[in-house]
Amino acid sequence: MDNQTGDAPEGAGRRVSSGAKRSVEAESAVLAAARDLLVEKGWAGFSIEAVARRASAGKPTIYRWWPSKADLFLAVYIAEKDDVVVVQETGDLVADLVRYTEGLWSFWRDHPAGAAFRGLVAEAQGGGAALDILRDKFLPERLAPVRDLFARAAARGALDVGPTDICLELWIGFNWLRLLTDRLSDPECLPGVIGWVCGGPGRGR
Amino acid sequence: MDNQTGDAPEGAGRRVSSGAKRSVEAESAVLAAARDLLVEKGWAGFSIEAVARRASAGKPTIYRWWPSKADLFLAVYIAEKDDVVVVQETGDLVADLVRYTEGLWSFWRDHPAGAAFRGLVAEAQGGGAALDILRDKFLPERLAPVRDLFARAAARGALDVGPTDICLELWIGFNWLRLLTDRLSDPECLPGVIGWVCGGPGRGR
Amino acid sequence: MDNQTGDAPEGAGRRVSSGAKRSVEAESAVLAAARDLLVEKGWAGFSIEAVARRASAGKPTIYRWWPSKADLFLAVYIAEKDDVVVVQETGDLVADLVRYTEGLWSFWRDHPAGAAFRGLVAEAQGGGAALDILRDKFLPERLAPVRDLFARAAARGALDVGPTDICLELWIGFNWLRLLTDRLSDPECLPGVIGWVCGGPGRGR
Amino acid sequence: MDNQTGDAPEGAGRRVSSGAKRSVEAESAVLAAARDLLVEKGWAGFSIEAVARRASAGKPTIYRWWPSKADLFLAVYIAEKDDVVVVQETGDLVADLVRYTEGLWSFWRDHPAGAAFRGLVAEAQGGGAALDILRDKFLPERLAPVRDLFARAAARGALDVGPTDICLELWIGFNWLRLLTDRLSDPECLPGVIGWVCGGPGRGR
DNA sequence: TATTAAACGAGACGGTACGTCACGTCTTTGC
DNA sequence: GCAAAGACGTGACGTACCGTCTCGTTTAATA
Repeated sequence: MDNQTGDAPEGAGRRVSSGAKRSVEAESAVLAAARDLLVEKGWAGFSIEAVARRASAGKPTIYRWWPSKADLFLAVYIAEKDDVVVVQETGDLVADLVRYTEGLWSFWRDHPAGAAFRGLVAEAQGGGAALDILRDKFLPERLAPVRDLFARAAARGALDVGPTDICLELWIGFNWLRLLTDRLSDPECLPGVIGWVCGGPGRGR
Repeated sequence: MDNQTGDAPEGAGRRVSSGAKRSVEAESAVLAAARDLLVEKGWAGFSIEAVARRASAGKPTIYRWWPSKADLFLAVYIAEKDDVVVVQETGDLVADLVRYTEGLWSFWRDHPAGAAFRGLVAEAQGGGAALDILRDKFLPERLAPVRDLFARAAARGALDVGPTDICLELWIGFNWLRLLTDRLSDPECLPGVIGWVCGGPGRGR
Repeated sequence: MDNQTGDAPEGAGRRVSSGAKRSVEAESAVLAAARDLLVEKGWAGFSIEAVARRASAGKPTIYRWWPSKADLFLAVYIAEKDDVVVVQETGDLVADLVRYTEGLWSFWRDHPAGAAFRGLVAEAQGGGAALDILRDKFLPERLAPVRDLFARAAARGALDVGPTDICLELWIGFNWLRLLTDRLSDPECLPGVIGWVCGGPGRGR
Repeated sequence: MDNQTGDAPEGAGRRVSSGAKRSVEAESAVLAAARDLLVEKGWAGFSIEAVARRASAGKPTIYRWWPSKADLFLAVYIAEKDDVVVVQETGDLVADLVRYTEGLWSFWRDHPAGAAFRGLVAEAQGGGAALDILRDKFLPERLAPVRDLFARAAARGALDVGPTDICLELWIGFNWLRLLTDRLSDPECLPGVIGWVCGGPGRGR
């Protein structure tokens, strides 16, 4: 009998209808509501209905500016993308990458970005624009720091230059797998895995 | 969740009777309808309601045996995949795994099950039962053949016994990554990647 | 529809075993469960499903002996009818009828029969067999004692013989009205009402 | 948990848009469908599902305006009440009441209202909101005209003021009894019965 | 005494209806 | 003329019973 998804907006900051111009408050209220819902309820709690309720916005207003769920979701994700993990490089490829990955996992766990990214992957499976964005824009962009890490390691001879892309894909695939199956809670496994990806103890360079 | 109307009669004089048996026709009709719907409409057209309609089955019958959409999907997936990806083992771990993976990719590409599986992953990001099924039931079950492959390789000394699970997760992570970003079209990359995963040229055994 | 029992090729033996006898335990368990459910949950909690569960009986067993919900109701009611109030006749029609009615009300209030009867009336509004049972079987049967009361009063000159049926219907109508609107809690009103029905103070005899 | 308006004291009125108005077509389509179903199928064929189907309305629309089956019944009944018989008062209580009752019976027989009312009584036996509506809202409202008839008769000395309520309950009880047992076909009995209720020949005034 | 048909418990079956939720479109009203 | 509020038809959700239908077991009358 309760309103479980997206509470009523209650007293405080009720916006009032702004009239004829596109309302900046409306836009940011919608984006904020969408982000908060993703944080609190995850992708399942992310519905246009709930966002409208939370933002005190009309559903048609949302549909007018973000014609599909994917559009709204992408807008939220893009608005959040400023935070990035940065790691001090020590020259030890495996150690650096382990620390970088630990940072990434905790970032995914603690920030809306984790839920948002899971949502993006989910949305992409519908086959629309989200897929293109995920593959052609998001992936290369997000991978750049790690690619550089590998590149510098290869440059100083710590890694064959050939398998760089293989390592990259194995590393990102493993991370996705863990994120998408909600198993980011044991970063102790990382040294072993990443050691293996990078060439492993007792295995060649 | 309780039995609110008319308690079960508990212990005492219970006579025993097996009751009616599960109807094989009903089960296969449901599975067939589910499969056909997946083929025709994809994950979006896959609803319990639609399956029941198509199978001329009652909804409760479906819920009795497949408590969630994910369960039903899993049953369809399993019934289909076992018919498809089977590999003759040669004793060469990398070669065997490459051929198994090629089979998996072509199955995902050519068969509705691929799209359907992407749907399941998307569904799981909502955090409900689909996630549990995906992680606790689907993954272990589907990985069994590959796990055995590794286990047998380790048994004959072709692989250290330690990193078996690491290899497994790297392998499945890579495959998911390719599936979810719709990049299953270049299986030529597989020997290189799988070689690296299994210990790579000039590494390990 | 099949005529599976008919066929008997005349002449020969065509003997049929009589099979097991109707189980007395089953019958009484079902009736007891039905009564208890009516007491505890009222008409709303009274479903064949729930009765079967409570009685540890199979649904077909119930349907075999009580083909409709109304039949089962009626059986419950009749099984309880031995408790029906019997009033010592004093010769004062109004006083006797008041005491009889008080007994009826408390019977309706305290016994499952009240709930059962309300359920039967409800069921009868669907227009099926329940209506026939209610009108043609239940009503005349239940009214017999009161009809006799009136008849004896008329016989001794305490009531015109003409309006007997009118009085009966007024009396039963009033009781139904009170029962169906759940207002059996003020039997103090009975002397006034019944006095009026029977001819009232300062009126008639 | 209340505070649904936010009330903001400060500025002017803090008025909020009222939103779209209730659709008159939807409302009347639902009521018409409900009435027709009652006429054609009776209480048994009356389900929210069927009404929605027939009215080409959504179930949520129905539940929005008529939260329970009882409410919808009541609405159907009330929507029909304009046809209710109005009787020219002659000053002869019995004759007036007989004519009023004849009108009521033919109204019950010929209009959906009869079936609707029977359904309401049935529903009320479940003990939910329908019972409260029937007893506290429907009964007093429907009885008002007859109560007035008695009151005016008492005022002009044609009836003792005391037994007014008794007469009322006898009258309504008798009518219910006839309706609920589907015996509205012999209105010739009415003069006798109502004469008796109002004081009978040779009794009272 | 052995056979056999019926009644039993259990419960699966195809269905209907329930009441809720979210979808995306539409209309009304106020700024 | 945009935006809020929100009603609308649609349709899936998961649950409760309906009444019918097998199942194997138990039981008692017949032969």
